[in-house]
Amino acid sequence: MAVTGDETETGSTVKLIGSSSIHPLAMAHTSTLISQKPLEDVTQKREQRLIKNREAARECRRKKKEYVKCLENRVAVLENQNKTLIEELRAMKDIYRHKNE
DNA sequence: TAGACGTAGCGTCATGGGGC
DNA sequence: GCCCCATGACGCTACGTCTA
Repeated sequence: MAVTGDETETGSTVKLIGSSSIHPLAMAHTSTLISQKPLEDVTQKREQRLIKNREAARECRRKKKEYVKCLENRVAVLENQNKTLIEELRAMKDIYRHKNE
C-alpha cells in the first residue's frame, strides 16, 4: 500500500510506502506518550534530521555523479590507449613481414 | 497538439557501519 | 546501545522528445 500526496507541516509531500501507513507525526506522538518527551522536541528533532538527510542525499548524489564522470573519463583514456597499442602492433607486424620477404 | 515515454533531480525512508 | 552519516530504494515532479 502506498499513500501519496500528503502534505506535511513543511509543505513538502510525504510518501508512505509499503506496510507503513502511519503518518510520521502520529508515530512521533505515539512514541512521545511512551517516552514522555514533549511533542515539540520530537517534531523539531525530526525536522532537523530531515534537513540534514536532505543535504546528505544531495552531497551523495553529487559525489556519485563525479565518480561516474571519472569512470567515463577513464574509459575514454583506456580506449585511446587500446587504439594506439593496436596501431603499434600493426606497424610492428608490418616491419616484421617486410624483413622476412 | 495532446498524450506517451524517457530521464534527471529531488525528498524521504530504511538500513548498515563506525564512533562513542 | 545510541547516535550520526552515507547510501540504496522508492515515488514524485518537471522537462524534453517522439509519434499519431
